[in-house]
Amino acid sequence: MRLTSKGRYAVTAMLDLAFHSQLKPVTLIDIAARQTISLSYLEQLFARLRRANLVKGVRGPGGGYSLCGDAHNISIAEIVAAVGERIDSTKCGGEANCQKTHECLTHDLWMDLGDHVKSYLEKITLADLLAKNRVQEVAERQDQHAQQTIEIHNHADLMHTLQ
Amino acid sequence: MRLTSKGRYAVTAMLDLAFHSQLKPVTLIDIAARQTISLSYLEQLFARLRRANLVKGVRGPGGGYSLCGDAHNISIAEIVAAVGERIDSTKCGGEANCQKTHECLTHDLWMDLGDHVKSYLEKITLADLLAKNRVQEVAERQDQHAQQTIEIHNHADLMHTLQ
DNA sequence: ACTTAACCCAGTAAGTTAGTCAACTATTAC
DNA sequence: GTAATAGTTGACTAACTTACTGGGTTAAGT
Repeated sequence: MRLTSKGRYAVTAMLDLAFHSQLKPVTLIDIAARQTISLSYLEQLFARLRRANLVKGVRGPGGGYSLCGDAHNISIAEIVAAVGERIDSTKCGGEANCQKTHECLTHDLWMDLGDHVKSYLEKITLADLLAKNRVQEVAERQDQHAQQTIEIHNHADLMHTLQ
Repeated sequence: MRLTSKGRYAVTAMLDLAFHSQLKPVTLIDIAARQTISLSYLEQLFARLRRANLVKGVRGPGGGYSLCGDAHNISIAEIVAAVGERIDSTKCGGEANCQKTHECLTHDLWMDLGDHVKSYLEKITLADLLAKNRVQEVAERQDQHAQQTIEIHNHADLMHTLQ
């Protein structure tokens, strides 16, 4: 089992998408700024998410990414799997050949743990997370902060053109 | 969350110990042979297990390792924690400062997942695993195979001294 | 003394993570 | 048509971890 920043970034970005892409596509630049994730790294993750048919990209001005389908139908397990994070903890990957031809002493333990975690993450959808108060609060805080950043940025641009 | 061979080896070795160290200490050489784990790597893991007071070592001939206390009181979570595997999946380690001063969008999700897995592993003890039929079967198979290996080894030694 | 086996420490090849950089393509707006 | 936007692709890399090897020291039994 290996659940690192890769999966965390992917789920966070997808949740940001679910929150902001109701009306129009969201650019990775915006997501990167709001969630403080490297843009280039996000691009790599979204390449995988696109291949897994979880998001669709729209090119050109006004483009960006939107969810493929409804937030109710996208589970955390799917997102995590799409970017290649292994939930399984066995050595053999479920093949039961962890000790040469046979299973190892703890094979069943790790199988059970893997199943447990998998079903836990399968039961949680993006819509479930979106419905939580805490998530709404954090998202709104991030929007405000991002708005401020844009204003500072515009101000800097203005000062620059005036000089 | 990161559950790799390190934790798997540690739990497997501890289970082997629980199975074999009823009468006298078990050497790491035996465990390494039965569970096909590198001896030197096992030594490193047992250094940590010893520091965590999960096993005690006895030096000299007839020495080896035994469990500290009863198998009913040693949980998988303790073993995994002793060798330094993080069950937590958050960026911040529970500090809720994943995004500079505040929590990130998915902080609660990873906290809940971590708690879930932790309590799952806390509820399973070495004695629980030992009671399972499958575990008994695998352990007995390993004992037979190890016995064969010793016989082959002795035979080779005999042939060597005869020459 | 000699053997056994725990104990300790330094080093290391291979793999992964998280990231950068650079180029290319499709789409829209002017 | 041309510039700007934004997705798409691929090569490359510093830092880190894992799993492992090897060499040595110390304590205990025979």
